[in-house]
Amino acid sequence: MKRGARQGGAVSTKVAGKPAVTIYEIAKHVGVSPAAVSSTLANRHVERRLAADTVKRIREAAAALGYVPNMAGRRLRAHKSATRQFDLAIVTSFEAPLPLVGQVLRALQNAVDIQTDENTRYAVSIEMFHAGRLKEKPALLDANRYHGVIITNTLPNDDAFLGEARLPYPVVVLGRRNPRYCCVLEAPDFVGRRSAEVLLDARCQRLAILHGRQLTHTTSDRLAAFTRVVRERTGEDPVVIVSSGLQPHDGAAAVEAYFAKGGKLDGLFAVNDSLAAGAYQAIKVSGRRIPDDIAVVGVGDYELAEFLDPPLTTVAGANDAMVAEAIPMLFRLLRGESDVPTEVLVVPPIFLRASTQRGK
Amino acid sequence: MKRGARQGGAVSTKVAGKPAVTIYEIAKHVGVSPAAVSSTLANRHVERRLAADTVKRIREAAAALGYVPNMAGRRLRAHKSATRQFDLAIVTSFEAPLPLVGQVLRALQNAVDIQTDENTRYAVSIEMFHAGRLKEKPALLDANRYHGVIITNTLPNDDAFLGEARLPYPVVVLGRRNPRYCCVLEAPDFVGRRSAEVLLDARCQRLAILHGRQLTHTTSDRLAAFTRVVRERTGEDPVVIVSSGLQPHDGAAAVEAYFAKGGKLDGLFAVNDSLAAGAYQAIKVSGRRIPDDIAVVGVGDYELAEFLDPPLTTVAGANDAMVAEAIPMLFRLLRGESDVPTEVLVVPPIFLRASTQRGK
DNA sequence: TGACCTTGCTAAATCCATTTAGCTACGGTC
DNA sequence: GACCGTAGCTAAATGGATTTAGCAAGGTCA
Repeated sequence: MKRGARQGGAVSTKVAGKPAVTIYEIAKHVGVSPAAVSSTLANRHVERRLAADTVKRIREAAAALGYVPNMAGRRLRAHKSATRQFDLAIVTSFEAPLPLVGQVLRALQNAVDIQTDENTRYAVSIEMFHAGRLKEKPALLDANRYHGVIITNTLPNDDAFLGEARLPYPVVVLGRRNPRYCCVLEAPDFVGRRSAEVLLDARCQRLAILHGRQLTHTTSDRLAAFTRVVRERTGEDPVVIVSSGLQPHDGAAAVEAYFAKGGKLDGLFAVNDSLAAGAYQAIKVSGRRIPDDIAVVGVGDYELAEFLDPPLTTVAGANDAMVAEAIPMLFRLLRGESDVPTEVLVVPPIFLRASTQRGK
Repeated sequence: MKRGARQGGAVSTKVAGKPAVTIYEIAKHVGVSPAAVSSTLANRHVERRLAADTVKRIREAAAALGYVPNMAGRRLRAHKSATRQFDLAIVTSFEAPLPLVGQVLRALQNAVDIQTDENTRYAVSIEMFHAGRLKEKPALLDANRYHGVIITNTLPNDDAFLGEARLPYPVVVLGRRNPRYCCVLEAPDFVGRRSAEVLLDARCQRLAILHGRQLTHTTSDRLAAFTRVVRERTGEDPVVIVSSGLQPHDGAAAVEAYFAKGGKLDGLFAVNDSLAAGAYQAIKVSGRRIPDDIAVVGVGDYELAEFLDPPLTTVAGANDAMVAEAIPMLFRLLRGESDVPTEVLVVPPIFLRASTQRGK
């Protein structure tokens, strides 16, 4: 009765390397024609007048042999020649903040819904990889899965893989520059620079930046620009607080640890909103007030930013805008247009909220 | 230069009803064999020693005719007969809270990663529908797309459609009961009852429930049980506050409107965490304190619940547990096991946090 | 002149499932 | 005995792309 006891077992129990079971094999096994097997497995046995006993034997053989239908074969046959089917995918890392992925997914689904008609159909998939290990997804190199993909949340490792690999279908890369593909990214420096400016304008003196251990192209750009501007304007480098992950509790733990060892700060830039939410908690628990003791800037990738207490000032959150650029771009590539720009820069909006509004 | 001007245009410019362009058509057009076209389009023209001029003509014809490769054909041919490919999908509504979808997606991807080996491959798709309009996705009835799906976030309309339609592949339904399929759901009544109890134990007297206009099976169960328990224990019905959507700002607007017309309450149950976050804001803006003036219970479907101020008490959030049940179930169905339970009830955990901890 | 190579291309088999047209055997009717 | 109907099944074509084996024409070398 142990629930989930079979969780780890593979679906198929066949021995490695054995050719997959097809309806022909089942047919041979039972002693009927493939037509009979097909009819049975498609639940057409009644109208095709197959004997009940035959149906039963076919079903048993299919189960016994571990038959797995080949969808490619089915679809090829079922294909109406007047419809074009496009298979699209969003390729993203597991570790990515969900809202980002969700935005892309919803926007793509919307675009696809609009374009779907009786002659054109779309399917949208998600391909997830573990951050930095995109190359362990060799299936991406197959030309037989997708008509086009949007790739996002890659780490430098992954970018390198993409640069060498040259995927055999249209690709739009979101959030980083890659010379081999069409890219949509934040205007470089903007987020880091403006975050620094917002905090400095609030007359913060000891600035800190909070980021996760793994830096994507985007977050490392934010880090660099922030650091540069702070150095220029204050003569000092900002404190760098590194969290082990990107979840709120990671941010909370990192800031708490910083306080614990006597660290000081009065202005914090968190490279994404989950971390900012965690930082909020650590700051409050330590008895400090936001924004009077510590002003905080986040990144607008979380719809809840506005509902934190106090509402979080966000710079960036250009994701909406990036997605809005990326999706038409993908369709243009699919259409085979030749004048698709290879790089689009998006300037993120800024929302000034209470977390940086300090009484003079 | 207007960007996105072509956003609405279909990818293919062909006239409706024309059969799709195949490599045979291109071949005829150019005056070569399909083999030459295939080689060119697969970028194998060098090793196949095609003349540069031929390649160029083929490429031009393909572009001119608007060729869209048929992935079913490609995959059928490319198929290694020793590998079994499983195509799985998560079917969910657009309107669903993203974290729920993300949980299912990640858990499924994890399961799939474990099971992937050289003989077994998986693809995970997302199919989105507009809440209540699942029947507008007739492709779900095709037997040629998925080996199995997990369906979640349906409205009663959608459940009715599913009940009649009988999808031709294994299905696990998440969060509601449907006699035709295997279902995993919250233990009925539990969430509504426990939320009421938590608030009543905090000595709240005027209870309210906040939910979106559209009730899913799950949320209407929560509403009903909450109402019943409140009525039993206080002799009065709880106030029902209805928000137009499920986003935080919808919750904020609804609660604000309730206050505006003089409404009172000292205990609030929000049927999901986004709404609770919005309610927090409206409550604070109105000058009331949480939990002393108003205690709040949410639903643990948002990782940020713990990081709201004050941390939000959550009942439910059984999603993790439901997903943990549903996924092995799907694999058992795929394997053709016959003793798969048709209904699994999950008892959600409860996290008591500051939002219901009232100084006596 | 013949053996051999290279270039540039094609014919045909193949992947798997589905469906249409049609066959056989049997029973019943007139 | 001719004819029809039906139950129960099969042969073969089909969908689109890829690849292997191999052909034809022209050149090189001895």
